[in-house]
Amino acid sequence: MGRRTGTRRIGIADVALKAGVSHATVSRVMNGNFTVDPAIAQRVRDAAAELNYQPNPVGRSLALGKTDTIGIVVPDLANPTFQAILRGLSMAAAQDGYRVLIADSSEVSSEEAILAGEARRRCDGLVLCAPRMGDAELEELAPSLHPMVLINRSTTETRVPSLEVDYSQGVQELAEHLVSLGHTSIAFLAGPARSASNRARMAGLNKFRASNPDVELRMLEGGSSFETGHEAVNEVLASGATGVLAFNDLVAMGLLSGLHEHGVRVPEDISITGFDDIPFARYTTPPLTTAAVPITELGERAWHSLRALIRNAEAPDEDTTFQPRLEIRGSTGPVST
Amino acid sequence: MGRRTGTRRIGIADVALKAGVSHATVSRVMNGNFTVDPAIAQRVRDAAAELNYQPNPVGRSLALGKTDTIGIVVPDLANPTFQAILRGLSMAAAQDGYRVLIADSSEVSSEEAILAGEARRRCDGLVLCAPRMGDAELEELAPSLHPMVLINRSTTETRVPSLEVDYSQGVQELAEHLVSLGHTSIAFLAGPARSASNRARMAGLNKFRASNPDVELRMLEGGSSFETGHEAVNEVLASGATGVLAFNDLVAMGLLSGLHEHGVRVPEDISITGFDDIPFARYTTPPLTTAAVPITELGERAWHSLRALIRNAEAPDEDTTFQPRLEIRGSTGPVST
DNA sequence: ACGTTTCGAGAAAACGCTTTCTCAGGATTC
DNA sequence: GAATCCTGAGAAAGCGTTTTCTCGAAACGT
Repeated sequence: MGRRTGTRRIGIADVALKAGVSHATVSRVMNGNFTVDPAIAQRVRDAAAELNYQPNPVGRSLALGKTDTIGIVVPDLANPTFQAILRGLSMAAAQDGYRVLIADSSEVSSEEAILAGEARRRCDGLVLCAPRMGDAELEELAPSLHPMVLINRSTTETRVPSLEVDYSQGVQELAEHLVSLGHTSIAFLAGPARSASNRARMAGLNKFRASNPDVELRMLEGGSSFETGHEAVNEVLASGATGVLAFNDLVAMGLLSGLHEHGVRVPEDISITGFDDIPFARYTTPPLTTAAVPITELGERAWHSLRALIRNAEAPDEDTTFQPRLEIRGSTGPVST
Repeated sequence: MGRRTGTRRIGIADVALKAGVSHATVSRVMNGNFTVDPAIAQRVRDAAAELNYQPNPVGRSLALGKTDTIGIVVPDLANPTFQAILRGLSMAAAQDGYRVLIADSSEVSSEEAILAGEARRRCDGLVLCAPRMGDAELEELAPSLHPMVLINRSTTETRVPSLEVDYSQGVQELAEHLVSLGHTSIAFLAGPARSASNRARMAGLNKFRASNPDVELRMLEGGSSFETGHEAVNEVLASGATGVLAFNDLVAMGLLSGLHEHGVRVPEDISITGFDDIPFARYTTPPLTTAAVPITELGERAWHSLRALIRNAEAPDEDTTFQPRLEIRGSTGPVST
């Protein structure tokens, strides 16, 4: 913070000197404390304006015990879902005068705990976004990170609110949608094995299987990226499925692209669904049928929960589940006969 | 910072007490100062470990005059370009133990100065990303924000390095590419009027015009989003152009989508180019011909410049211009005869 | 054996602010 | 007119570190 820059930043002392009052009075004026004589207050304000004085936030933070900053830990900043959460969080927090500090764990789950701890110490609160760490570690870490809110993950620690998307329900609805179009051979192109949201989807599909014993449902290994979808095209075609549930929109788009290259028509020859409804989903050709998650709102709600926790460390929000909304577009159609 | 959380965070004093030494000694040990008796150092480390002591970064920041944090101000976090810059910056800074604080001005240029100032005061340095503010204001602000680096903008202040993409060159190459395919009627779907990068493209097109007097080049008003491109479809068709230079990939994709809805074939009926080569560009149908900007690298380089400035406030980097690389894909083709 | 370095660790100042404590001096009361 | 109450502003004590200063004791040299 530029002490090295020869010209020392001007501080409260300079203003006090110039206005001929004490540090304390300057502080009072700057913070709108009304127990100051109007004339003196004006003199202080003039001095501050003339010197272009801006209180040093670090000093304030130390004195006040708060930083007006929150942290967010994401597994991968390249993922549009996390980008959208970050954006929602950042916008909402900004409204209340809070800034956000980002920490990207690059999907390295062992880094998460350290990053989270470091971020938490610099901030007034934390948002942990789809942490990849194990349940035990999360459980152990949770108390030391409070106040914090979890996204797409939960813990038994009662003071930690969870915001979760009902992936199980969403994927079931997508599967039902394919069934309603006459598909009886469906494949699920799975996501990262460690991902909690992938497990939730799996659980949903097991339910679906139970209530649709006549439908053939295959599980294919996959990932969470474009490339995953693109590379899976041969496997998908080999499976003989007429409908494919991709882990998310990114994978679906990769698959779409791969199928296009193979001259396979969507949805005439094969139907594809995504998940998330990222901004690009509606602009693919054909537009992607998907389960829309109000993801920016999720970020916004994360802030509101965190704000409640910060303001009153006692009263946590109850957990919240977001229901995805089926968004039927052009990438699904009646099964070819 | 959790003073309200009944159980006060444990500080250096607790460790000192437990180890039976002074604050100073604990600090020395924690910072790897070797002028401490090994036996005592070990005692301190044990005490610290047992109490799970972690130094308070705010206290450190105040004492050291640095926060190990940098700020980035972007006009719109929803824009993939800025997301990519942020990602590159964040990854690179993390390598050196720095975190990044984000500030989104929501394209409101009057907010930029305030946001930038606030961010700067909390951080050791600043990256100002394609600021929308006027030249005069930028010029005036620059000294107070140092150390800072500019992206896609420049200033006469010599201590402020600029990292710029050569949009002028890129758009010329795209135009030449269309010409080489036989197009003689070209339209430019422009970006936001205030955007410096739009002005650069305009300048490039003027050069192009000068060296290609036989080519008809129309300017159409636009913007920087999907929607812009989507809405421009009628105007584009009305222009009669056989080749369209979209402001960026987003606009191109919106246009692509709109043309598809109108049953206009790309590239058979009309050729489209984007700009930036965002990750999705290669996955549209047809894949987008565009000018690839190494945007994540740009963020990375921004950190390197800023790091140099932070480490030695004297020696600024020279400015750097990034040359876009023509990425020819399926959205451009020979003019229909 | 005595004076002079060197070494290691504690005391205290600094960082820049907020806030409690304290105490003049003017206003109020009887 | 003296005792009491406000009011407003300065002095000083934090907040949690780092770092300079200081000083006793041990090590060294003669």
